[in-house]
Amino acid sequence: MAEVTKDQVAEILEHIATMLELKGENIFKIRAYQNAARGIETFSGSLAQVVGEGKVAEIEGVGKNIAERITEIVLTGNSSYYNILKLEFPPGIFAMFGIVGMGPKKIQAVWKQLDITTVEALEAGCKDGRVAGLKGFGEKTAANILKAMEDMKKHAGRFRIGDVATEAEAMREDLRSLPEVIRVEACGSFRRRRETCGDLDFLVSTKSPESVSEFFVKHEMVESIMAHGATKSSVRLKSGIQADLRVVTDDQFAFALNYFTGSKEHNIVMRQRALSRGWTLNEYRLGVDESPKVTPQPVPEIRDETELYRALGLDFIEPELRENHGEFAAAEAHTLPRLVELQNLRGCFHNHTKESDGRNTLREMADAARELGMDYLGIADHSKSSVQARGLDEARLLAQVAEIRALNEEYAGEFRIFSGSEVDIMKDGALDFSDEIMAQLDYVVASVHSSFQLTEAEMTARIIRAMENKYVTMLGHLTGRLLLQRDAYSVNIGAIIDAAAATGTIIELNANPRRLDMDWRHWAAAKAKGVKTSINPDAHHTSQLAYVSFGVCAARKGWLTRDDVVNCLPLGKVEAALAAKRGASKK
DNA sequence: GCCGTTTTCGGCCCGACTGTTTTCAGTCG
Repeated sequence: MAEVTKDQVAEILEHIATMLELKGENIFKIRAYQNAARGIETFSGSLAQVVGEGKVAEIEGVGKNIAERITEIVLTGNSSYYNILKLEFPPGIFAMFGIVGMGPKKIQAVWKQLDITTVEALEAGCKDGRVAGLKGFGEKTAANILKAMEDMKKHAGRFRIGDVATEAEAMREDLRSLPEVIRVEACGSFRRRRETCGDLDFLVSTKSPESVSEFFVKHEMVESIMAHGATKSSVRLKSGIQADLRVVTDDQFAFALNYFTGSKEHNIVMRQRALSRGWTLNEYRLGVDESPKVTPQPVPEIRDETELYRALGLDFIEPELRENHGEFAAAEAHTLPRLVELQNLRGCFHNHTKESDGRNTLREMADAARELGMDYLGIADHSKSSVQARGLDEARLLAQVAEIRALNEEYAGEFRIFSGSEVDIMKDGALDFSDEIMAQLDYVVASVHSSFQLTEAEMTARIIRAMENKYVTMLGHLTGRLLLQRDAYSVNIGAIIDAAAATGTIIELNANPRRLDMDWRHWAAAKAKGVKTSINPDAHHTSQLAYVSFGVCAARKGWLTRDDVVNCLPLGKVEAALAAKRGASKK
């Protein structure tokens, strides 16, 4: 039996909470299951181990009862409580939660009173007037449900950060340009630089809330207005993403900025820290708790986030780290890392040219890199097995190496192209080029482009075998995921990280916003084992070299510093990082 | 259902908007 992951356990607990909501259970019992799910998600140890030691209840938010449920899930892969609970509900009912405006109470109403148990039946019920006739519903509610269903079909799910960043930054700058606006920021998951965003949250401080809200809902990027109040408005932008605007006074801005940046999990800890000092924290202020459990200290004056964190005994926490993944302990101990920044990058590897499936020539790519201020550029076109990408065979590869040498002569040391290849990892872990060929390159990126359906054990062994080759400098897009499109293939990431540490192989952070692979959640573990990364744009066009900025965001979310990133090294030093594995290996 | 430097009982984050009401429930973030 495959090992049950934390995410799977958390998902079952969340689903139990949802069902308890539908049953109209005690809200705090529901919250207990949700808290336990969060506790499992952020728990850093091994579930199998705590189950074995009978210490499940030591996980935050997990008590005696839920510990029993978790133990059963981990041991059997199943929960009898969950299974019995599920029998009480028609299976189609849960999809209704995806409709904006439909919560547990409304779903229960249409189910119990109209026997509506699917999204399709709900649509029919809205159209024939039955839904509007229910107590607490009305014509407007029925129409809104129909509209929300349409939106759901049209804009299912989330948006990649790369697809909304331009729009978010344009709106932020347009708001900033208003004379009545004092401070402005795009908050939420966008400010935390998550790989995908469900919506955009704009925050503004001003003395004229109405005029700013008016400007926002009438902006040319707005497709439709969903809500429009004095301090809170919601719109659908033309790209399809929902955008919210909150308007506050300037003395509220720091609190609102913190609150709306989140994450929710981060905010909960912030509030708890305030309470433990006899204060309450909300999106508007830090105030004295009405019924404090400790003797309250005087409330300090706070103008920005740095002062807010300081008041709560913390160093400033960068937005990317606000996921309750250990940032509080580090901020308290003054051990937060100085995160890598875009301007630390001196070049990048893993880029394509027209020779394989890129759009530009070697020279055009090099010129574009120089314009971005890079000191070097690594080329890694596909190898011969990637026929679909016009992969290079040995002869074409060696011709490219010669062309790169000639170009480097021209640059006379002021800029350098490194010759590499994105070599396919074959099904059995063999490489698409021989050692003799790879030895003539400056570096090799090894990637999986085929046979995605292997079992986790087979895929892991395949990749590790490739990493054991001393010419494999770095591993390309580790999991093969395409965000919102294709899931990662099965691979034991922990084992790959261990192998990277053992063999001295760099793990790429593929910065293409469709990939962002390896995922930011794994970098802390890799860093702890001394594994280095290279932030690579996987550019197929000169314009895509700028993707490195998304990679830097992911690296920052993974707590990485410039020392963890080989392409922060300047020319003269980066060569040694590329050659280290070849030199160290006796093979 | 979880949790506890006064607690093993009595709390658990809470404010804005919408629609259906005529003072509030439901939903969302």
